[in-house]
Amino acid sequence: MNLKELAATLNLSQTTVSRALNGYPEVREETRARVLAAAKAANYAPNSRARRLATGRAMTIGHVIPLTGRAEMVNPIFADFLIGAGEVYAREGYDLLLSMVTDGDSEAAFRQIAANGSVDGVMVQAPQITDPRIALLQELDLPFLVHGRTGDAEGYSWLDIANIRAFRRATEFLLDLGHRRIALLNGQECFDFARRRRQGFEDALEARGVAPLPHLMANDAMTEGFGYLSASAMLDGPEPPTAFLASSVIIAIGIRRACGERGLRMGRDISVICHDDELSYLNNDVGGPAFTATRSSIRAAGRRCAEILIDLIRNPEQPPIQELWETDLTVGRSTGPCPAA
Amino acid sequence: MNLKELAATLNLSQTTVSRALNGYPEVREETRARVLAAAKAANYAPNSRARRLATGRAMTIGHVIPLTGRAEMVNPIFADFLIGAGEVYAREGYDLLLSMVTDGDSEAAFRQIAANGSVDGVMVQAPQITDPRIALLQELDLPFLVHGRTGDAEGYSWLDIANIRAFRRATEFLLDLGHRRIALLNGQECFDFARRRRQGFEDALEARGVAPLPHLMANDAMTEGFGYLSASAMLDGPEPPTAFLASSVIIAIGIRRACGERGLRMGRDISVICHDDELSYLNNDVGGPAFTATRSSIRAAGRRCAEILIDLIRNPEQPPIQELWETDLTVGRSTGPCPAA
DNA sequence: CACCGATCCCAAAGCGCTTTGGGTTGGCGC
DNA sequence: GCGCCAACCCAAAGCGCTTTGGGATCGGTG
Repeated sequence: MNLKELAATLNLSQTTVSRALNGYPEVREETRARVLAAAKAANYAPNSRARRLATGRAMTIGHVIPLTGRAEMVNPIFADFLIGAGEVYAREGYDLLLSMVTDGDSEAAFRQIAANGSVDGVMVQAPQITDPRIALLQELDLPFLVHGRTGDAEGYSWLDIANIRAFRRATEFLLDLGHRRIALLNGQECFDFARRRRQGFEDALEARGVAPLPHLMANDAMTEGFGYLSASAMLDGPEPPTAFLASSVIIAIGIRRACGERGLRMGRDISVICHDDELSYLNNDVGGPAFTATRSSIRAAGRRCAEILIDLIRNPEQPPIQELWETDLTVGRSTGPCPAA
Repeated sequence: MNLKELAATLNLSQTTVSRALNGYPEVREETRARVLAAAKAANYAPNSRARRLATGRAMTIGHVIPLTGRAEMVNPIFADFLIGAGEVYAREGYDLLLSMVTDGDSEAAFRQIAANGSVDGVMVQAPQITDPRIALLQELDLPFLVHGRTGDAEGYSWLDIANIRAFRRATEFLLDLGHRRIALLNGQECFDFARRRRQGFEDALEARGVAPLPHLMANDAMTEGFGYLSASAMLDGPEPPTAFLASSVIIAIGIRRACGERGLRMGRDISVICHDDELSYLNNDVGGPAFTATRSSIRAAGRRCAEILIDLIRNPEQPPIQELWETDLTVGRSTGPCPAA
């Protein structure tokens, strides 16, 4: 069933039927009702391909996920982000186009997307310190929103959390408990967020005159295995840490495993703080907060990012929108005073 | 830049340019080369909206993710599945359209998708015991592939793992170690896979004349919190289990936490087996397999599912394709002989 | 009564591509 | 020289929708 046929059965023109369906005022309410009823009865829905061609709008937003060779670090994070964003897209009538591109083909992918007009805008996640995507998208004149930020963070729209403050605060929390040998298990430092987190960590140490210990700092894809191996090595090595600061709950779970194997009780023998993205399947609050954590809902971020991006698409001429979210600090059972040496 | 303009600069007709670009034989190789060069120089890519309308193919595959109110149980799983499928789609020139629908709107969503022709086929994940989606998609005559299966599993295409055998095998493994009080922490039993897993578990017990203990069986969304809470309650209750069988690594991580808090060492005081989907960020092999586990790569499943679905779309008249994958059993450090009572 | 502005509706022109159904050329066999 | 087949190329007709630019109709006004 297409518009033409539907119009024929109604003895109306395509124009009128189209207008009736799309809520234009030039059609009598009685006629509109008749059209809507017929459309529903015939199970008619306008062909989206035709509509997109005619309107010039794709009504689609692209999420381009770079698959970095060895580990898809965004993986656990991006699922919840996607769900949040997807809720908003659905509500606003946008489709979500997901592209996986192997790292390096990223530029070609964006050019392709821009040239063939399959999306109205794109979401950029996990920007790296020097990230060519932003300049490229500006050049291509494609609306985009960055989750995170990088460079001077000016001239484009982004939503980010206050990583530096979050990690400074977390570090101070540990310092206040008397910890001095604090380990940082961070995400890969090619990413802007990881750099900021380290900076927050180092700022706090420096403010208290505590020297950061290179052998207690590691960064890599935020997997459970990374947390486990790094924590194991540090705990078994010389000058083991009395506390850990981790960039993700997943890393913290690896740390917990390493501690468990060594008979160390979290919150007593060893302290752990992590950043909690509030992943749905790793809820930190069940049974009272397990980890002391800085937290910010990644799903809420996804929702808000989607809203902003849609706004950007609808009003292309507005100035950049930038939002910085503060994190909460939840005190859980994983931290305690530094045991006397 | 569009086809018309490109054709004009080349002094060729749109027809010829289109054919040259799409690899049709009616055009001289020299001409084709000239066209390709010009297209590249002008950074031309055919407008996908127009192409889709003209060809009648959407070149898009839909993944419809139901958001069940309280917990998006597929969440941790579906991300890796998506990545696997996405790789194949990208390779084959298909786009991936992701729809989040709140449970219950599912039927309307499928009807909409079918009527407006935005996808050529859909992927169905996590089928429930009685799942209306399959009959609906058959009625709508939309190609689809089910990851998992349900009902009589006939008349439609699916790819599934041998859940019954996997869980029977895992249970036997524990029985062979002398365990008799084995707990099952399963996914929600509205899902077919969870029912099959329980059946495998019960089959193994029955074959050895061991009665299943209702107070040692629980099922819910497969979160860390569920694993933690259930395991805690069982361990603190009467007749505590000596071993756990869990439907997901994530549940097992919760069990590990509960054990850790109680000073129970996995593999010695308590045994844990789980099913491992080989989630990228929860690699069980780092530092030697932590959990004894039945395993099957969810990402590989995503890849294969995508291949099958594309095959189904390209050859609609073929008989259903059905694949059953066996799982591996990896012995890790989380299991050991049942401690003497 | 002529005129005018609302109100309701329509025919037809795109949107940018693919594809049908030829047309033109040149070379070859007879 | 004629006919015929390849090899190349083209004009134009869609694909199914939106949107432009009017054309009727009708009640109210001066």
